Amino acid sequence: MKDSVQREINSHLEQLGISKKINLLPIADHLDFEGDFCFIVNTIAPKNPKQEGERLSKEIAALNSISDASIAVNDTGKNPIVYLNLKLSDEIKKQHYTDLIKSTCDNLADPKFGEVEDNVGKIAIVEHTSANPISPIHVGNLRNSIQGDTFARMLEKTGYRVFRHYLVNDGGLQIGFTVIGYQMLKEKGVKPAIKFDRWLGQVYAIMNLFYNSQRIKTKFMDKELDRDVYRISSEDLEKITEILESQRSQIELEMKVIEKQIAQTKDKKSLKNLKRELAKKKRDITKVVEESKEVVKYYDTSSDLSNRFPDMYHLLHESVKNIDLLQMTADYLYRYEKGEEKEIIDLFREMANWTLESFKWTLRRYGIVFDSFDFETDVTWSNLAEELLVRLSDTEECLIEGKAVRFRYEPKLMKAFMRDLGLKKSDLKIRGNIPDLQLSRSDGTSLYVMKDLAYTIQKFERRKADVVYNVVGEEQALAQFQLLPLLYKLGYHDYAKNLHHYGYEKVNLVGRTMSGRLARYVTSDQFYEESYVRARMAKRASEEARGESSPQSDEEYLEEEKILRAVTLATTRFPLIESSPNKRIHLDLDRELDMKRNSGPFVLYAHARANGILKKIQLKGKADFSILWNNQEVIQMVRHMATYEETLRRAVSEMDPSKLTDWIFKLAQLFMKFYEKNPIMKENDKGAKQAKLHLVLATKNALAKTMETIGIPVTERI
RNA sequence: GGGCACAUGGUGUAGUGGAAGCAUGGUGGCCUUCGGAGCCAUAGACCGGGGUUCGAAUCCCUGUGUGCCCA
Repeated sequence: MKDSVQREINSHLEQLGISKKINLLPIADHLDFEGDFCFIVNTIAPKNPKQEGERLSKEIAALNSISDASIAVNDTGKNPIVYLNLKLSDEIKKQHYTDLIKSTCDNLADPKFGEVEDNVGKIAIVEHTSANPISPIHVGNLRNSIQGDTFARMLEKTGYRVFRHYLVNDGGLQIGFTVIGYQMLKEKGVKPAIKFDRWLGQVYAIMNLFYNSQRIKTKFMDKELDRDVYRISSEDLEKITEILESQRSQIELEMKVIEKQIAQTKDKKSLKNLKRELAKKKRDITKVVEESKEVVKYYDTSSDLSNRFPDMYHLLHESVKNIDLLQMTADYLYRYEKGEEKEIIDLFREMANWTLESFKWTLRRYGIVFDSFDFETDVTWSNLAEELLVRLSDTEECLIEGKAVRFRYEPKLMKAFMRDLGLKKSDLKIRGNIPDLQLSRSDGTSLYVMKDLAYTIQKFERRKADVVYNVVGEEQALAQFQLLPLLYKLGYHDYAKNLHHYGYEKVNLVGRTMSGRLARYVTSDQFYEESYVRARMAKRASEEARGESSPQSDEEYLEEEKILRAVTLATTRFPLIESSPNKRIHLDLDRELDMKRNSGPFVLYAHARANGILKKIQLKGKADFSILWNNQEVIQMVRHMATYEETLRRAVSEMDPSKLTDWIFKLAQLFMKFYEKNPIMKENDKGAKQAKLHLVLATKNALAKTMETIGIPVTERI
């Protein structure tokens, strides 16, 4: 409709001797002006828009398809902006909207609604969650899981076959000392009396304390500290603080000397050197300050953990006394990485697998499952990282110092990279200077990035994937980006082009601090359970208000269980995807768990209402859509409905599920308004009644399908 | 030192160069209900300074604040 009117106006303007073309803009619903489209007169007459607008309004009002044309002036800026508002003739509108309502109803009521087939036959991998398997998945991790899972579901709706991968970090330092704690408890016959991940979270926190206490204390060994290296006593704290304090004043003295020199020096070169030195001293001071903060931190941690988990603390303390934990951790990690001793491998894998079982259980309740858990050590054992390192070492971008290899992102490389991949500068995530990347240590062992690179290539090859999305925190943006030119340099142009970093910002919990070190966090299990309980309270309260009885029979309980699960998923999943991923979330549990303030349950409620209508009134007989052509609520709804495919595509290409949640929420909202203003039962005209019912059916189906797409089941009742 | 984000009513957010939306809270209404977890009305906002443009919340430069990454 818009196109044909636009063509008509443009050709008329040409007859009037105006060669510039205009673009019609829709008039926003919130404006109370009665009209359909407008264009801005300034585009064709920037100098005298008011006069020209008045002249044109008469000319254009005479056109067949236009029933009215009038100008509106916005005078708030430097220059007035003149809008020419157009009202289309009723016949044209009636024809157009009748068709639109009918086709939209048909489209949305289709059982296959929600699917666009852009990527049929293609394969996508979404790697998400990948939390360290040493403590429970907390609410901070959960944003990753839910973003990743929702995005995977959206990719499926565009036709992709999607595989969900979890990268298991099973060889890091933290795993090293945790595994030792695990082994010691196992030898003593201790069995977890709580869910394994929570139990291991405590083991991790305590072993982390011991490890760091030893690390800190051995550094100050000659200073007559308490014999027990796994305990920082208050005397230790005092002594160490004193030492660090004197270090600090020493550096400050040195800084003053340099500052004096700077004041006296005029030579540019030595001035530059002095300033650099000064900056270095400043960094040294920050280091010392951080060190002393760390000592205090572990001193506090020690009393906190021994008070909260006295039994485990003492058991582990007794065991750890007999060993050198720093040494043993390094030893265990080395042996595991080598992958030759069955006993060590079994120990590490057993602990990881138990934790992953806990994670599976947790995430399953949120509707999240994985196709594959990929262990980092498997990548190590494949030796691909070493091969890649050798291949990269030969390139001109690599700077080799002994056995250490450094990769430099030179302008020449980046130009070739963009040219061969067909990228513009604005496509790059990092547009400024890219710092060098260390690929291997001075002893020749490859660094983490090489494993990451190897793993990326394995992902593409194993699944023959067309595209890979890594759901990883935004703080990793640089590291993720640095992989791309490496892939390019190795000749994997397609992989470099189709590896995407799906970034997201952190979650803060209002009023609670989360700390793995202290084994203090709101776990995803707690979040789910608290939501569930609140959902039940809300449901019981509303039943009471309506004078209904709570469930009596088994069937009724099962039915209620289904509803509560849907509501719980709505209250937990919705808030974590409803704002764009690059916004930090300050999650306020009281707010999110309050049904009235959370958009998720609102959508469920809208769906249940639509369902209620369809249960009461039969969909039967001929529908007359033409009666609804000037029904404001209907037109708003239908216009919104028609934007679904565009919205899904944008949500996928911009890696932002909130585009879709926004669409769903708006649809529910528009439906509620329609529902209030258009009583269906009391509708006298049979054709109109059926047409409205069709609209209700379309809404119900669209809500159900799109909620499914974001991982939330809907129910008939709520 | 370099880089990546973010900044919009009290609070949380949408916004694709074209008339600043939504939610929540505030205030005032609406239940002889196709399920009130709802609807209606109302007040309330683009971090500062430049630039590009007929027109900037949006693009460019710059400053400030917040979070983070690299060295």
